[in-house]
Amino acid sequence: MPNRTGLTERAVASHALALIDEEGLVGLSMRKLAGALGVAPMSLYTHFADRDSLLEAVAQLLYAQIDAPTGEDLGPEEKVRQIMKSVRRVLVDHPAAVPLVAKYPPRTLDALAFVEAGYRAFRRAGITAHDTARAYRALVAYSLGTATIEVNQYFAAHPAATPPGDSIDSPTLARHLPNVIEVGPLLPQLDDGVEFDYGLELTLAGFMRLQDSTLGSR
Amino acid sequence: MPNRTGLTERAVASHALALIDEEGLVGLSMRKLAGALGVAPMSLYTHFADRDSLLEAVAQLLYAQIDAPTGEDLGPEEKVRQIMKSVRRVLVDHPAAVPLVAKYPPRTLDALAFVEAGYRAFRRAGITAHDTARAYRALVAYSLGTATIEVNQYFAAHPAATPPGDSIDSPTLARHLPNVIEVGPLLPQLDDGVEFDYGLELTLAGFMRLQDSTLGSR
DNA sequence: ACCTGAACACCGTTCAAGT
DNA sequence: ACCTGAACACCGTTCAAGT
Repeated sequence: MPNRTGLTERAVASHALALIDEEGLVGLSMRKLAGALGVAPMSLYTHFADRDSLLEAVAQLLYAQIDAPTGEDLGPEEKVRQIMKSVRRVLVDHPAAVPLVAKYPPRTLDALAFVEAGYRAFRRAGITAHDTARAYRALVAYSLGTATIEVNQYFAAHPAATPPGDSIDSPTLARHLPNVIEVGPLLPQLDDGVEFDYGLELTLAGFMRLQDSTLGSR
Repeated sequence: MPNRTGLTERAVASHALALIDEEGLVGLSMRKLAGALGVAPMSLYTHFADRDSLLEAVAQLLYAQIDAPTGEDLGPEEKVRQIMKSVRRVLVDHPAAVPLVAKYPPRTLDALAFVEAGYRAFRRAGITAHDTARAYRALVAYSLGTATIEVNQYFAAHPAATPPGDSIDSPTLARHLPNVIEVGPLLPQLDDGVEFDYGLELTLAGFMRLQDSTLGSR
C-alpha cells in the first residue's frame, strides 16, 4: 500500500455502498464520499476514472454477495431456486443499489461465481448451452423486475387510491375501469416474498414444460 | 387557458419526454426544459410541485401509449401477449424513460386502459381476481426486467470480454468459470425480441400449468 | 504515481417580488 | 393564480500545482 491515504479500490467501493444504503443513489456524491473517507474529493479519481466506474465496482461487490450453492446432488430447478432467493436477499438488503445491478453485469471472479454455479447445474442436467443462456436471461429479467417492484414499492398503493388532487371521480372510474377497481386493491395485499416464489415457479414450470416438449419431439 | 405562457401540464410533460428521449434522464433538467419551452425555470413549478412530479406525469404519458386490444373473442393468453408486445414497443421506443415506468405505476384513466383490458380478459376466462392480481404482478416484473436488460444492453458484451485492465487472466478464468466461458458468449447473440417472447411463453405456460392443476384439484 | 485546492459549468429549489 | 430573477446549497470533473 504505497498510497499516502491508504485507500484501496475495494475500500472506496465498500464505503460507497454504505453511503448508498444510508442516503440513496443520488445521496452518494464524490464529495461526500471523499469527506467520509477523510480525503480530498479529487483523490477518488486516482482509483476510479469517474463516478460511473465507482458505481460499477459497487455492483461487483453486490454480485459477490450472492451465495452459490455447492451441492452436487441438487437438480437445476432446486439450485436455481436457491440462487434466486439469494439474489433477492442481496437486492432487498440494498434497495437503493438495485439500479446498479440492473446496469452493470457481473465481471469479476467473485461476482461471476453464482452465474457459474447456475450454468453448471443446467449443463449437468443435460440442458443445452443455448437453452441455458436463454433461461439465464429470462431469470435475470425476472429477478431484476421483481426487485425493482419491491424496492420501488410499485404496488404499495393501488390505482384507485390516488391522491384526490387530479384523481378520477368515482363514477367515471367505475364505468371505465370496473376490473381495476376489483383487482387493484388486491395488489398491495400481496406478500413480496410469496409472490417472488410464485413468479419464479411460473418461469421454472414454463421452462421445464418447454424442455420436456423439446426432448419429447427428438 | 388563462395562463400567460400558455403552458399546460400535458405540454410540459410531453416536451419533457422529448428531452429525455434526446438527452437521457439526467439530460432532462428543469432549467433546460424551461429554456426549450421559452419560460423561466421557476414557471414549471406552477404546474408541477417538483421534478419528481413531472417525471411521474411523463410515466403516465408512456402508459397511455400502450395498446389495449378490444377483441372480445381473444383468450387471456393471446390478449396478454398482445398487451405485453405493446408494452415492450413503448419501452424500447423510450429507453431512457424505462426507470420512470419502473418507479411510477399507472394512475390516470388513459394509463390504466391496458391494465383494465388485461384484467378483463383474465376474469372473463374464469380466473380468480386473486390469481389475476398475481399474474399481473409477475408480468409487470418480467416486462420491467426484460426492458431494463434491453435498454441497458446488459448482455451486449459477454463477461469473458471485459477490458484487459483489471480483467482476470485466461487460465484462471478457464479453471474457475468453465461454464461461463462456454455459455457467456451466447448471451450477446440472443435476439431481444425473440427472447422477450420466449420468457413471456415461459411465464404464460407456467401460469396455465398452475391454473390447470388448481382447477383439476377442485 | 498519488494527492490537493481552486475553478468551471452545471444542478433543484427557496424566496421575495412582481402581474 | 401565475410568472420571474436572484440567490443558496449543492453537483462532477478539469486543471495546474504540489509530493
